[in-house]
Amino acid sequence: MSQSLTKIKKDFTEGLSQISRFWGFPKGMGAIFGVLYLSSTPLSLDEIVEATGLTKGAISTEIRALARMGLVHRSSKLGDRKDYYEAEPDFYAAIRSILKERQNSEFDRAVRSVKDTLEALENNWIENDEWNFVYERVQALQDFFDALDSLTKAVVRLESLGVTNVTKILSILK
Amino acid sequence: MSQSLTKIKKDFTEGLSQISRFWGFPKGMGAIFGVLYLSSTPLSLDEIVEATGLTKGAISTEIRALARMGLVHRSSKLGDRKDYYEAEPDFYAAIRSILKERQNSEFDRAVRSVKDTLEALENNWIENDEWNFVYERVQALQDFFDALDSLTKAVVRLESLGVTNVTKILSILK
DNA sequence: TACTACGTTTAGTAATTACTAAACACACAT
DNA sequence: ATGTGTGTTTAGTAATTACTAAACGTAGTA
Repeated sequence: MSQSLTKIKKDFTEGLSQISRFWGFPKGMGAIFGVLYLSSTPLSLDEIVEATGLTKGAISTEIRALARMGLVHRSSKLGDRKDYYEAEPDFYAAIRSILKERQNSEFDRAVRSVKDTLEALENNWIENDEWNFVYERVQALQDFFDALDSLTKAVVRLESLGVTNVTKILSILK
Repeated sequence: MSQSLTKIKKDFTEGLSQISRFWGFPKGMGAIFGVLYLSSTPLSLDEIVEATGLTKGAISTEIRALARMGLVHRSSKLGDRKDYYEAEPDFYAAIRSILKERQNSEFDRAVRSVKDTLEALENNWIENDEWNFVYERVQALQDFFDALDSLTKAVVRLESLGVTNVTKILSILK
């Protein structure tokens, strides 16, 4: 049994849609990225409409999110009003970019609230077992987040997060 | 201005709810964990109802998910029919546990679909530029997933992922 | 100036997900 | 057996999120 390339591509993008959903992104996002990732040339908005079955509007907003994360790049050809989009082929670069994005978003705000809790505890201190317990716990969470934060910052700083570094890390974890 | 401990706890759990949502989990899940995390004694289902404002049903199902991820532990007292729940205080242990959980779920299925694409391409091979291009791209994604997979497997295997290992990793990434 | 070809925004709808309330099942005590 | 106190399941509802269709804005063209 022989499958056409379009069929194979379709299956692939469906898979990416599921992966996208799994990580908490809209499934359309995965589909859009999939289409671009398998295209050897940059695609226009209309071509993506054609390939995914989504509408211009949806693609317009989601592709902007993808661009912000550094997963796709927008370009334009001279003498052509259309924008063209292509996928970032280097996933390690993409990861760094996503982490960078996440740092200045909701997450930071939420993490800050842990810090706030800690301060509230300090400012209203009452010496008893429960306060000690709660303080200790919140402090532990704070430490954990700090470690996570240094880790992501380090990864973001890295120009060369790639297979080599990953294998280095693996050797430590051995 | 002085805040009561209950107020502080409430703010804290709200923060955790947001963090929970950010990572794609129901916000109630974060709230439940937060309440347990700040309690020095294991709590019964009804006590969690009281503290979170959710219903028994919701908590019953979500706490099962939390337990599966290793974020809370269930216990029971002799001569007491109630179950009691407490939070896992070691976040590194929790991470390992979550990763382990994720391995056997949706994600694996999705990742497998990339492998399937690769095989479909090999079985229907036509030598031309586009097939070469597509094959190369899918292969690159596969490699990336493989690296990710080894990484999580390594972390899961580790009994001692903790601050020390994390700082070791940080030193590599320097 | 008006027309055209595009991307964006908006207002509404469909689909999904989180939750509630209440029925249920089970274990234990009487 | 019957009743009582548990956690669980289920069926329905509320809230959220993803998407559509169509109006809009804008830059280039005649």
